[in-house]
Amino acid sequence: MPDPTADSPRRTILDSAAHLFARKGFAATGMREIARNAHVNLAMINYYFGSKIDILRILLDEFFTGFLAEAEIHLTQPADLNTKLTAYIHGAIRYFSRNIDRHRVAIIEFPFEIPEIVDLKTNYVRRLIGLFHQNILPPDSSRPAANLDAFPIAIIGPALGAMMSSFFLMSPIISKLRPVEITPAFIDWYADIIATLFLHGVPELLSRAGMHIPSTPGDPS
Amino acid sequence: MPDPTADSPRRTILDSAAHLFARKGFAATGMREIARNAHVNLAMINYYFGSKIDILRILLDEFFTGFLAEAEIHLTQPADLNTKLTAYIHGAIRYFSRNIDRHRVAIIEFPFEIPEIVDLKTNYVRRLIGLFHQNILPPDSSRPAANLDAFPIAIIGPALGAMMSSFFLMSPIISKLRPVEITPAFIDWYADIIATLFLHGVPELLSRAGMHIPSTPGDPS
DNA sequence: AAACTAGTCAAACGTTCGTTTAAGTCGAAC
DNA sequence: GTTCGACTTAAACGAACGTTTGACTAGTTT
Repeated sequence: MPDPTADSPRRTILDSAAHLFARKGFAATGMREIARNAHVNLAMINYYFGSKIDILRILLDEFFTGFLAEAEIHLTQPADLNTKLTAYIHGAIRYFSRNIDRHRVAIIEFPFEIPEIVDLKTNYVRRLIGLFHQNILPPDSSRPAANLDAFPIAIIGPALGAMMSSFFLMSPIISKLRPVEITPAFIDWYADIIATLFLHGVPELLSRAGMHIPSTPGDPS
Repeated sequence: MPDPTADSPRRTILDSAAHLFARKGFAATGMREIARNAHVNLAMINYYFGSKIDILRILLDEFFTGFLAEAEIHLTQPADLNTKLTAYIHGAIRYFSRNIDRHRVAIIEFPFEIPEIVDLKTNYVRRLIGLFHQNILPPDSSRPAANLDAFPIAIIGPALGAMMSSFFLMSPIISKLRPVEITPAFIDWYADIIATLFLHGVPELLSRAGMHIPSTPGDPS
């Protein structure tokens, strides 16, 4: 019987690759480096995975499959739209925080010129859009493409995704300017900000902080 | 006199490198490929730039310097905060659209492990935050770090940046799902959506499209 | 005319890349 | 006890990498 424990070479290699891909990028990470980091022999990687790009494909599949499952939980619950959207945002950001390396790889690693990877991502995005059409958007918006120009989900969807990912993607810079410790409490606080921003805009965040947007330039009160 | 025309090898090489870095990534792009694309001899690149990473540094410096100049124009104008923010968002997105390749390189190319590049980016972000503190945030917020936790610019800033960049970064996927032509009219339309989303939240976009957020699940009207 | 300079080039430097090969280990199956 | 298959290994493969060298051109300076 093969060994399915957490210390199996397969999983060790995948975790090691995710760690390195997230920090150096796919192209800049060498097979020997993955092997060294995972404490396995170089040839074992090709034995288990075939090729380097197969590792990337598996990491992406793992990440997006888990994300779609998480999204479906929150989007299909019987609740009003605001509740579903808030739950979706919180669930997504918690999922990112549980899979920081894979999230970074899945978002950043974006070789235009490897159509195979672009197609893989496109497919998952298509399924996510399907979830939104069935559970979030007004029922009449799922029919014709006409009012998709009026409510441009192809713009707002990526924008929301980018908002939710922003902290994780820019954390190397953010933590230099204002060091943060990624605790569950921080993640919830962060998700609250993103959800509020998406659902109510920045003035709501200002007023929560006891500030407001002055209507006259130079008038602080 | 050296030749400062647009066809100088320097500029040709930089444009070629930006084009390839944006599509394949810094690490996956070879010097020979840049040379071939720019129709110059391989050795000329090292003659003009010294090393590969120097090309990246120059591209990032060009992009961020231009971006800061653009941001300063809109943030320092005498107007109310809403106007300044809207102008900033439109200006930034127009700047991205004018420098698509360099924008992509500047945002995506993020080797954790090359501190030199991280420091370069951190410095420019610091200067951008300075612009906001001096021109946008309520005057009392520029003093103590206390209420920066109440109004977390370290979260909202990156989130806005990610929103503005989202279309350009994900365009390989977006254009597969819904082909778009990047015209000035489209850019303005896109910037309008992002500005509305940031300043008023998604319900405003829904109501503009003649939709609204139903408060009862399954109630479309 | 000679010396100098910036630019351009083909060729080669040493290193690292992803992958493959062929030999070997070891427990289970027969 | 032998055979088998899954696993592991050191070594090597050819190709591509970033960079350097040294010769050569052509325009300017002295």
